[in-house]
Amino acid sequence: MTTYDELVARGLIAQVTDEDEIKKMINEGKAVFYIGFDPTADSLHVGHFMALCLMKRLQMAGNKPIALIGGGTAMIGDPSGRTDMRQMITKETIEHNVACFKKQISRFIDFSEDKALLVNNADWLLDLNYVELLREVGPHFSVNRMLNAECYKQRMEKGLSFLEFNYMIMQSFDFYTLFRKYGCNMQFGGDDQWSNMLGGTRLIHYKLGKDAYAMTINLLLNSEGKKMGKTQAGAVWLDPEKTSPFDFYQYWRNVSDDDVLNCLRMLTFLPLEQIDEMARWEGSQLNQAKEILAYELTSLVHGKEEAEKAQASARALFSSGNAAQMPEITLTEEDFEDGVIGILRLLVKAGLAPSNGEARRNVEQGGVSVDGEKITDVKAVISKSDVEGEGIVLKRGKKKFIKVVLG
RNA sequence: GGAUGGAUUCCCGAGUGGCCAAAGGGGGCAGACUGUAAAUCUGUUGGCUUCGCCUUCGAAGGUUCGAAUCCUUCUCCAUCCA
Repeated sequence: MTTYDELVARGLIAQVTDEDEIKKMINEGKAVFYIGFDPTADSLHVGHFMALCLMKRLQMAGNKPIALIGGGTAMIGDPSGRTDMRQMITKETIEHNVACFKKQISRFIDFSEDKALLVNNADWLLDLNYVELLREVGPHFSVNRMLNAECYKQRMEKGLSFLEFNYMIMQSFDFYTLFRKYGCNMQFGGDDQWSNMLGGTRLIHYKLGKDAYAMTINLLLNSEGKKMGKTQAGAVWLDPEKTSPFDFYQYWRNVSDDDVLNCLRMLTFLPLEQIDEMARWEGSQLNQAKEILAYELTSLVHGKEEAEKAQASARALFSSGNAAQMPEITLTEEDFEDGVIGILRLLVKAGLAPSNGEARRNVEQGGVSVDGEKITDVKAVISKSDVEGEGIVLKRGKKKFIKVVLG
């Protein structure tokens, strides 16, 4: 199976500008392509991960990837796929984020021996001269056409600022710059980037009379059509400090039946035959597929060791309700009053409940237990001697556990 | 710059002087059922030292015994005109 066919079979490809040409180039390993990542947070998330996987797949096929960090475009803010304006980020924050992104990207992509490039568009965007830029690229952008682009259309009702309106031009300018500097002739990205990417190919065509190509990958959506990789608490981050390997594992362990196979195809490097095999599994057997998915992804992102740890704790936790590897909280002397701590306070302290009231509700509704014993009284207390030694396992709901020990 | 409409809790959205911590829906959380899934059903959903108290309806002032609701100024947004 060719590289391109595999991408299709995995359901990754959404739109392409010239299928025959793109197919030929990436199958022969001749493409120089770029994918942009705007540093709007201090860690990459699952959406980025998909793009990185694509990058890796293509790199393995001999193509040359350019990872572009949008230190310049993050100053503008991409309006695509948003219903409201992004909050402006300060320069300092962006710089910090750029550093974080660089670190994480280097873990996935091999940059040795010129096999890949890492660039930052702040290097050329920040020094642009307004009037010069307008004269250089302005004539090639039709406002009418831009306003018709899907990404702006969505914003016509809620309002679109001139700042954001220019995002497409910046991204197009990136492609144009990379084309000239590095012979980069393809751009890949999420499907919401389609119009921005087309802007670039068009600009290259007008300015240089050359052909450049664009391809988008499907966004990772669940069966309800919502973007995956988000929880109530926010995004699922790749940074272990922001989303622990255990939580990361659990996120994938808990995807719904309808989404497992899709995730396996789109996010893992498991052979397609093996995944097709799992497609025949039914009912509770699918649980195994989820375990495989969770393990594979945790392993890719955090390494084999962490993946095994996460898997072991999850198994132990859900079968026996106890595990060595489990999030832990250490209490100190000051946390106790007369040698005891109230259950509500403990829940908040342990981060299992955001507020006292929430903790109270959880107890009242029978969702809290200590070492397997349901707590029914909101005035219940835990004494210091209970916590000493092995510590206790505090549980809220079905899936939130934490071990409480004495420091 | 002008005219008009608008800003309500996590989101959408009702409320136009006391019965308002604020209808309804979505989402979230907990419980039941299950397979750590989905669907369904039940409860719950501002904070706290919880029979009570405190803070919240864009911001700041004011009227009033009493304001999300009335008045003044300001900020922001949308639509139409320039």
